[in-house]
Amino acid sequence: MGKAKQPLDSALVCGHEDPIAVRELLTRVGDKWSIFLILSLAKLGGRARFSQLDRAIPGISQRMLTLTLTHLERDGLIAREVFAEIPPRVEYELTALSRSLVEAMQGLVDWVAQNWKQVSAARAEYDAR
Amino acid sequence: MGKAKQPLDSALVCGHEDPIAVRELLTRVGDKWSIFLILSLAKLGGRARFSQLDRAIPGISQRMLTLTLTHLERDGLIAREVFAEIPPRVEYELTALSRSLVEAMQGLVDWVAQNWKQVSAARAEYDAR
DNA sequence: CTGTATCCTTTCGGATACTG
DNA sequence: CAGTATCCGAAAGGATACAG
Repeated sequence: MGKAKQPLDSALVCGHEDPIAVRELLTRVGDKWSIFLILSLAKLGGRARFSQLDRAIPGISQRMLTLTLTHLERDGLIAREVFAEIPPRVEYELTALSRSLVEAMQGLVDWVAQNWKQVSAARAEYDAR
Repeated sequence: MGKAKQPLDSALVCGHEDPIAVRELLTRVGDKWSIFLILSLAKLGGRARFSQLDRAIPGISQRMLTLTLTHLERDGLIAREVFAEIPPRVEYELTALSRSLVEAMQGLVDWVAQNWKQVSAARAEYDAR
């Protein structure tokens, strides 16, 4: 094979392969609503319905919830299942692909949770000058 | 104090402490230009000048480079040093705070680098229906 | 070289009202 | 319950010209 597994060079993202596709996907997986959605779903056991997600993600509008779900489904990150009941029930589930993404997203969120106060302080100091 | 170190619960982000500040910071550190900037800087040894960064980040406009640098400096994630020379020289450096962020950002970028083709395929299939 | 300033188009995203 | 449709203001961001 000649080439072992990718060294995970960030140059792969910053200039090779398909910079535009990669950049666009990064805006998707770096988006706050996508992150909260995926992580909330993970926290809810990997599967939940619309209203559960709505309640689990503070501040999200119905519109953004719907839109984000649609995008993530299109990207293969969420599977959607509709039950023919009244009242309607729809369940969303993480896919194998998104399960592999959870850890990376969690890493970013953890950093924010640990460091946002420091950043706030830095901003206050900057603004004071 | 009385309070030991935070358990890193993602609920901390999704609903407690200061949801708005946390959400806003997440959009900052999840932003593609912030990510490329921090990671490029890391790849360049943690310190680089304006033009180097411009070249290292394909597709970024001068405006976005300047803006992102300003934001990151304000957030305490980048230190800026100006040299009184002609022609002007300005160097940017990662801070202790941003160095702790590199790994988390890299995790997200690595995921994208590894999985973007799968996502592309999922999109194609979705659009075909 | 390292920016700033301005213009202008595109996209984001909340509010609200309506539907099967 | 789980959406869709529409409106509209706000923000993102490229292009371009200019400046210290």
